Amino acid sequence: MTENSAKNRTKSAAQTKSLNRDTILNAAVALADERGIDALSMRKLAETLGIEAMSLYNHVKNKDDLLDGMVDMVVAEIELPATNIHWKLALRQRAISAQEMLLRHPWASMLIVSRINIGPAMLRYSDASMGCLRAAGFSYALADHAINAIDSHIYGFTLLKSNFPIEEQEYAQAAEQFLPMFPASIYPHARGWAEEVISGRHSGINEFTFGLDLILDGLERLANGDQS
Amino acid sequence: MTENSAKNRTKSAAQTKSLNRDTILNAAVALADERGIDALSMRKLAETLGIEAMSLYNHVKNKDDLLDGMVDMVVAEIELPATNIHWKLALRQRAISAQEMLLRHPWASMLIVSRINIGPAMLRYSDASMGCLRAAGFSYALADHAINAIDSHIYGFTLLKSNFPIEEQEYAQAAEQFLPMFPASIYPHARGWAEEVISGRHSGINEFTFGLDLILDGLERLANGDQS
DNA sequence: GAGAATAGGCTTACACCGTAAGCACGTCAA
DNA sequence: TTGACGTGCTTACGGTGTAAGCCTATTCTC
Repeated sequence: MTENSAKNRTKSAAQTKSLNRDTILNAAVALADERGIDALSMRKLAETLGIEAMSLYNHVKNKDDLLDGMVDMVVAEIELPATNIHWKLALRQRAISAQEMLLRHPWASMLIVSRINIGPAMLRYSDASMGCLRAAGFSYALADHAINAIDSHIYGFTLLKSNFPIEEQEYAQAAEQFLPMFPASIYPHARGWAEEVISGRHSGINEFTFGLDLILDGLERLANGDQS
Repeated sequence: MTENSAKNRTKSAAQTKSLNRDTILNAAVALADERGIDALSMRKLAETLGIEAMSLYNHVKNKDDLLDGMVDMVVAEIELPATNIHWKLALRQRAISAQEMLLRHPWASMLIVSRINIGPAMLRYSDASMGCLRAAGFSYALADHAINAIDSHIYGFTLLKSNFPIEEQEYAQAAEQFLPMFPASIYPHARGWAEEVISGRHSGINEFTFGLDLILDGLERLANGDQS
């Protein structure tokens, strides 16, 4: 009895909070941000919302639908390319904004590349990028290739970076630890690299814009019809 | 009794086949290639080998160890950069070889970017790439950035391609199907792109070498000290 | 206002997962 | 001969996604 009324109160409280798809998606994103995508189970997510796992299924079709919703939610955080500036700068800013989002949500890159993403935010993002290059005179084919090259760099770079197990400020001391794994007789160049990092002559940090600018500069030359 | 002796026979047969780490890794790679990485469970893998799941643990520490072994096994398939040719061509061939391997084993990209890979094959691969650029006069820092940019493209491109749900020869008809999802009033450029593919003026296929050559050409300019 | 339909919680149950614990047995060294 | 070891096995546990169906508060229809 007492238990029952307690349950009812809980239920009422939950209802006043009006559980809905957006609340669930926000909680899922927060949980994945804080504890990693592996910790995101339907049961744990429900727990953070004070409900039971199966109740989630009234608002999302299944876990895949949940993940799709999460992806579109964070994709909406990406700045669209500006329309009033040169295409190269617009795409550069768009790429950096995307990369910043992916570092804020380290689980997102993997989800984006491993599923079909046709949520409204992703469509708008793709459409705006294509529009930016079309306005600059690119053919559909060249624009397609350009966007694919840039996106490959965005996802590849952030995946490598997000999953790298060592913090950037600890590279030097980590390299020192790993040095015994690189005998000069077998891996001379890996060893040389490690020694360079230990000495401080090379930070070991990779900049997103290094590869990005190689690609953008190359595209600009193509657009201008340079013979290289 | 009969059952028991049958069991013993099975066991003897299994023993004559001499289960070992390499046999297991080969079976795991084959299973992942044929049925996808999600179908690779310890139980299913054991079944294909005619043994019980727990027997695998005599040869691999745990599932992570199994995955690490699989990764290093397929990384060994990558051609190392040749030493007797220009660095640009050597790295180009290495990148193409890596991409071909990753398309043969579509599960591999995801594993490589999402775990620490310090198996012997991966170390040899990294060492050879660094050696190739060092021999060409690159500083450690520039070589590091160059390799990171190329690897980002390799993994990003293959991940996007492997997980794209439509076969290349079906792009045109698929675009026709998806056209209603792109109302011209909301997604004009995505719609234009789809119409271009439907018309056959653009295949919609993205070439790995497009982005790769942008990066390599850019690196060559950097190496030559061009002012752009 | 009465009764039906619906929405959105809930419990229970199932098949699958990775793997800890420990048993059974064949092989081999001392 | 005996004991240790290697390598198979069974059992069991806590986790997963989710199908099926129950319960009740709200909303719609007459």
